[in-house]
Amino acid sequence: MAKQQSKLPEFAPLARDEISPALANSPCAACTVRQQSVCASLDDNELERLAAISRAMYVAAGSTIFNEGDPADYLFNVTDGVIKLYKLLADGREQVTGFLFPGDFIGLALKDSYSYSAEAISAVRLCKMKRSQFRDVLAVTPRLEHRLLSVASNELAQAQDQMLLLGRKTAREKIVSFFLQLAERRDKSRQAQINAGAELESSKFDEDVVELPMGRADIADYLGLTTETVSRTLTQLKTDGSIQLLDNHQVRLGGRESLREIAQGL
Amino acid sequence: MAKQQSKLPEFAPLARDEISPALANSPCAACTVRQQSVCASLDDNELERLAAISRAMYVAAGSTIFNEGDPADYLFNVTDGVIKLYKLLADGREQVTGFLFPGDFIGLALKDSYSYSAEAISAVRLCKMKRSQFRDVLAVTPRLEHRLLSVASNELAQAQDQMLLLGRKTAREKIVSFFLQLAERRDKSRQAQINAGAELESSKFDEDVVELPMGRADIADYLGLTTETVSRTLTQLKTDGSIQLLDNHQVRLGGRESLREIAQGL
DNA sequence: GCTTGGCGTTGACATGGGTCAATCCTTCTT
DNA sequence: AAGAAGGATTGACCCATGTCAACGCCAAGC
Repeated sequence: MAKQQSKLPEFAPLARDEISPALANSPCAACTVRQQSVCASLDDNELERLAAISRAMYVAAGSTIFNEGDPADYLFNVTDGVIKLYKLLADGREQVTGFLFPGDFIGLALKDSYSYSAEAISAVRLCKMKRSQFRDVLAVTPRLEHRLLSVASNELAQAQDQMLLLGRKTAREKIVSFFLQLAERRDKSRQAQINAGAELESSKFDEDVVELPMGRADIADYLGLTTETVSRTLTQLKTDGSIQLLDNHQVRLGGRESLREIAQGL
Repeated sequence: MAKQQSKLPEFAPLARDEISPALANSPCAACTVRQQSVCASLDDNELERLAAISRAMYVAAGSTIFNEGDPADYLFNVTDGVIKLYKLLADGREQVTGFLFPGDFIGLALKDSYSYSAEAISAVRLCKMKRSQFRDVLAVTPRLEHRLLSVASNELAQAQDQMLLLGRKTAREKIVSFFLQLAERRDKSRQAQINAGAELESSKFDEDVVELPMGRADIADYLGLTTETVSRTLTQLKTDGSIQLLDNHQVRLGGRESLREIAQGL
């Protein structure tokens, strides 16, 4: 579970303790996911307001961040690690509504209490804000509100894609769609880092290898399947050459175009 | 299909032709769904801006309003009738992502082109706005943006409920959940009308009778089922007394609490 | 009043994916 | 190095739901 953290023995860039409210030594200024998150739209002045109400928070792999029904007093920005959001039925059936990666924001779809639970899949670093304070900042930061609306728009469109997947796709189509989602997500955040001037060792980077930070059970609960079906479908995809499984948490995709056709039912 | 329109031989309250940009004789002022729609947050001044860019539009039952992939040049407010939004797979499989009722807004989850198709289920009256103009109004109407964000939030939460339904519920649970959705939606919009001071003949109103404006095929495509399964599940629910079917488009629910338990898998 | 065409329902049968259970890795522990 | 434990995989079987096809009902048109 702590596998993909081996490269990050510590979360290097940020101090582990309380964050200073002044921007000068605010972690936001050096935030590694600034360009990808809701903060991307803000100028220094505005960012300072957010920094003033943000606190870093560290969560170990496997632990719960909050549960559906808890009073929704805090919002979060994921800055490192992977999180799953999920809902439960009374008898324990689980639906994962999304996986969150660095740059993602938690707190759009909420009323007074959280409408889903959140659990850390890997070790996670979060930027935590009191909801009441966030609301105050929001009220005087129209650009932030605008940005949130656009984020919400995107999530809504994604949610609709997921409905199509859950309601109408076969197991095979679901799994392939999922891999393509992950690949596109990865591409996009890579691109954002490059645009921000980061130096990525583009040499030893394989375009077609996708990380699967989560286990089979989480994949199954995301796609409306069982672990057994996920497993069987993977070996089937492996057998017909659509993918290779490097290990349990890494797939190499064999040709995005043909995979895209599988995902659409062609 | 035009059945539930029989009470509305004409869409009485609004003029059928172009709308005057002045608020005085703007239809918005007399709009029957003003309190339930995005417009609810606006004062007269702001409403005038919206009115100035709005045009009424009438669509016959069964016709398409736009298709997935069309350039998204217009946004809409539903003022009368029922609409389905849906996505298609290449081979024709269909997923209905939502049914829209008076007061609902179309245009949150879009990029440059529509990410779903929209079709009128009954005769429909829409309030149509050019997207570019709407953006201009939005830029100077923070309250509108705030309102949109809150609408988007709610839709996201609903979308997540729908994922749980599609991914993890049985046919029986799906259908009952759907009926409860419709009932709650109806209650809410009734309440909004009452709050707005409307005189509803509360005498001959049956709390537990729910209208199903859409056909079995649309219900099936919304719930990730087939028409046959919908039909069979309905007769099963009828048999064990959970519901009564008054006619093809009206159900009477037998006890919301017990239905809520069925919907949650208890 | 007959015909036509859309739905909706029902029946018989097929199957994708679920269930239950055994086995196989890995990785961690000692 | 052996053991233990938590995934992941595989197999055998089952069942909820899909598929295919017949039939019924009702409203619209001739």
